[in-house]
Amino acid sequence: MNVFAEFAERVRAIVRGLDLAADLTDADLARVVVEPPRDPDHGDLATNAALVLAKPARMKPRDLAEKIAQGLTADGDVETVDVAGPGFVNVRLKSIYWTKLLAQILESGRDYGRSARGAGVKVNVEYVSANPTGPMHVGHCRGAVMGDALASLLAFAGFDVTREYYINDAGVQIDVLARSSFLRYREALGEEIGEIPSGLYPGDYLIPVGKALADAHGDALLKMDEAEWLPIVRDAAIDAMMALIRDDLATLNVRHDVFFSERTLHAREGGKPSQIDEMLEELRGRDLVYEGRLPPPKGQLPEDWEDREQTLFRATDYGDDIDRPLKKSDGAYTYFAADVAYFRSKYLRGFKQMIYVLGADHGGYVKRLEAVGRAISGGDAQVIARLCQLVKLFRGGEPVRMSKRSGDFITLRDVVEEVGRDPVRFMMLYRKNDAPLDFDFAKVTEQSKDNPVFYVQYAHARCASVFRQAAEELPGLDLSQAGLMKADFSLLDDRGELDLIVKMAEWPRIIDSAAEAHEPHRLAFYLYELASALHTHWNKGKDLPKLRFINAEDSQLSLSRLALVRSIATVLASGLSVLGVDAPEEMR
RNA sequence: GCACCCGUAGCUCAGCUGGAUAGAGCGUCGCCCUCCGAAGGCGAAGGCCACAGGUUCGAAUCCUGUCGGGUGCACCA
Repeated sequence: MNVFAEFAERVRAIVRGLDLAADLTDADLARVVVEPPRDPDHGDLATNAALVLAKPARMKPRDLAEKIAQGLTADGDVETVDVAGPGFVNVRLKSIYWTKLLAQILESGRDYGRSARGAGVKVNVEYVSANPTGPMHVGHCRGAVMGDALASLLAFAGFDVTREYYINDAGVQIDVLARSSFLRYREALGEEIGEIPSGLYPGDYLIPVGKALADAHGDALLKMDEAEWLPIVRDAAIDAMMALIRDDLATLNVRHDVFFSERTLHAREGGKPSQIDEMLEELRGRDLVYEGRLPPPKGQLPEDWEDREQTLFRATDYGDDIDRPLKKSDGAYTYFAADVAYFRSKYLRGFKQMIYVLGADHGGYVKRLEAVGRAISGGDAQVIARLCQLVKLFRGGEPVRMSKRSGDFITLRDVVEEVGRDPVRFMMLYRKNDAPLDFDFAKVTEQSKDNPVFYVQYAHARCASVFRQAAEELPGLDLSQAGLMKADFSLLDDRGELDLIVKMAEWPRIIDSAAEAHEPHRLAFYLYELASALHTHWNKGKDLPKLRFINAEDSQLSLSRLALVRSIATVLASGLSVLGVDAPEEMR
């Protein structure tokens, strides 16, 4: 039901039917694109076919364009065709084609735009993956929303999506968390703990963890050695932090299917090798691991740099800048080793695309991840990393300062509670992920045209309002789905009305291209444009009452226009739902 | 020093994977608002797409170099 894809096929069929001097390959034909023309006055559709095929066909672009134009003229859905510029073929479709499309959109409802492009390919989208040592802070918002929306988008585009969170619960910072919690435990038992020592987490959020430990264990843990209580406290603390994080994410409507624990990669249950052990053995078997020395880093040399023999993965064989250590100086596995094993786990679970939504500060990590992907899967699975740039916070134009030292950083929850979930989500997506983003607390809650969140949601509410109005003014009309389907769509002959349908025709195309580029922001921009088109048409009705959706003298015309309004509302709601943003019925 | 990302209107940003006269919002200027929802509407001005080369029918988009901004750079997470 992608109009552009459909006509691209028709154009290819026309070209195949031409008696050309030279044969065209499928690769040539694949370059044929049908898209909306830059200037709507040029028509509804434009194709570059003559331009891309001129050379392989050994023809002049304009001559080939003329032949293609002739073929298109014979198409029953085509109103006019003309050749323009260097050889573009512009097509204007009959309005009946568009009104038929409207009927299809109406019938598909929320499934309109859903695509089979993904063909059920298994995709793993990993996002957030914040350390479980405290609540989410505002810096996590963007990655969380981006990952969540990207996952929804890919699912809508026909991929088999798993949303995953990697819990970094194996490092030393987890022991710090455990010791910090133990302190709070002693506090809960009545001990005066005074100032939290530096090196431990000072946040109040560990107080309940201490209380829970006291409730569960009494003073039993006090009598143990650290080696004994540490695992107990650690498990409790991690569970508590993950519960906290899940709650935080829930306020943003962000969810995951799988929470994958790094510790499970290290675990050697019953004396069996761990998943990292297995990974290392596999890589050794393929001669991808060696003992060797690394050149010292260029530029400023770290103070504690020591030249020593290390266990290294041949990352340079797969495009990385340097071979990467798998073991630390104390013999334990590096974080990177766990990451290799983690990728391997994803691969063994059958995923073909591993998407990593990361903060921009992890940019240096991408090459080694891609190297891991190629090495482990042999090219069978693909690493796709998307980096999210920094978010700068403003309040009424003034930058919001955050002092990390005092620990009073702004949490994700703070932001959501202040401005609401929808503005946070929409604004995080109303920017390309690799562009920095300014987030102004005052602007995103403003109820005006200047605020894109409001503008798009208002468009949906306005549609709903029209229906409320219609029910009052034309009580006899059947406004149900079935009733609207019976409307005479051919009554929609105003150019503005057709333009709205043409705009909706782009939706499936936007879904496919956004999914392919892994760029959910394209949906946000499209929704803004669709909202804008609706508002514009609405405003014409102010000057020209005959264009208004509801016309008390002509219930049949009203019905067909209401069908148009309903389908616009549906596309808006559908798009917003992929982005995880509500589509309100009213905004009074 | 090296790697990655970015550089588009006064400001904040799009630009559909190489197409036509480069778009939107804000700001500025002009006109309009007793009318289905004016928490507005219509219009105008505003550009060497950082710079210099290259690739080709055609480049903001791809390649090389320069300049400017951001991020990262053994073992840590």
